[in-house]
Amino acid sequence: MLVSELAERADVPLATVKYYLREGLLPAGETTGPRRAEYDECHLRRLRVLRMLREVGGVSVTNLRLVADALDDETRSVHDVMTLVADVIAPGPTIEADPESLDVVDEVLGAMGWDGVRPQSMDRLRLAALVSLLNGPGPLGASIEVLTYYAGLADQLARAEVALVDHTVERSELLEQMVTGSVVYGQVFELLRQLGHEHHHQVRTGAPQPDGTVPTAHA
Amino acid sequence: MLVSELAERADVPLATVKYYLREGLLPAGETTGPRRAEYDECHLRRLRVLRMLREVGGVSVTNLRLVADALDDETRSVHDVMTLVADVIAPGPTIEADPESLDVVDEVLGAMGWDGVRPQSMDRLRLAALVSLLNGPGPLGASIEVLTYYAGLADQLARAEVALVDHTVERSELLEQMVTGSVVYGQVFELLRQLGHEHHHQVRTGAPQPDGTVPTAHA
DNA sequence: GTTGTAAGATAGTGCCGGTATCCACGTTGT
DNA sequence: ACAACGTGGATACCGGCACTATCTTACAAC
Repeated sequence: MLVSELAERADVPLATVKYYLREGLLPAGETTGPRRAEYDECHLRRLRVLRMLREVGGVSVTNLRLVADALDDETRSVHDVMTLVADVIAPGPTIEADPESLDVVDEVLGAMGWDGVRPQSMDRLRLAALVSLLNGPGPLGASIEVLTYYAGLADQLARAEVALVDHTVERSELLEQMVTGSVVYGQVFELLRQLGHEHHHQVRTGAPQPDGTVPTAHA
Repeated sequence: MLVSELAERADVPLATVKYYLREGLLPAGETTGPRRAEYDECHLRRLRVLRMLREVGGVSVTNLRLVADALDDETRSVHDVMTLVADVIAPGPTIEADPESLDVVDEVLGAMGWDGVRPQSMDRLRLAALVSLLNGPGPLGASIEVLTYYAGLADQLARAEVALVDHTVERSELLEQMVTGSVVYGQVFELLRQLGHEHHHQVRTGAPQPDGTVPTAHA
């Protein structure tokens, strides 16, 4: 297929596809002539993955390139690629965490038996940064207990998700499945959590009118 | 305290505080003279909340203003404010969802007994949009079963979080606690989920060398 | 009084994710 | 054969966003 068809099939503006090609996010098509290039299903799938990460996950174009490079590097193991992707799609900028919070995080990791986590994992560092934020001047705190409770639920979810992955398909397809699944199901869960808040908080603070209006009194 | 002190105490550049004042995110201080205004702890707490939402939650300044307005509107109930905030801090742009996906979502909500969710809840609509994305051309699908599994875990989390909130404090403090808690604990959970992936996926695909290197073979 | 700094307003900056335009040429319909 | 269209490829441009810098005026503390 030609670029324009690729763009149309992925429902992405042609100019954007060209931009992605320029930026090296998308491998160039097979040139069939001086002003002609052919793209295949691989490109289409890749493009869809990139758009998912960008639109749902909010991943920056710079980081998308890193992801694309990792996906294309056949010398990396699947797990290796996944850790790299996890580092790169982690929200927020790189921040440093104080050692005290890192200790808290490591204690939680230890309690869960999560010894497969790399010490340099971005998620570990970011979590520590959040913990120190929580334990800072604000009204909230992050105790080992509540963190471990959270980790327990996260463990169930992560287990289930890892088990759900179809490991029979080949590398590239598997990776695409895992990468997109990771970001979109992350958001699915977050939305469900918010919906849960909405329901349970409503139940707790007394039911509003059935027509959907809300009492004006405070709680 | 004066603006400069406010800025310093919240660890925010003075120029940014002025910007927030300009944008109406932060109520003006009490004017004690033509070129003098006094700020108090309320302003400081508000500023901290805003920075949390912005830096951790990635909430845009426009939406921050909506949040601030809702927090200041004393005629709104706590629950009312929280739903508004939930709508506004939901990630991604407003999108339309096809009725079919909405039905899927509603079925899940029904299965959970979450009848406290407003039909116009942003989260409900966004979730439907995600579901239609998942059931689109990509390799992933969103069955009622897995969504309900997710919702079950989300329910546990949401219950616990609602129960954890300290309902004895007064309105403004309560709201600040809930708003910030919602966004930062959301992220805490997401990070833990990713860490869980890292561990469980590593366990599943065979342990790499203990020195942290990874085998070069694919899985 | 002098000096330092506050408040308030206005204009400018840097980045990011595209978007638009242009060109030279191959493909295609007739 | 020939003209019109659309292609790959390159370069320049744009709009939004979150700040940031500067400038003016005036008061407060010494």
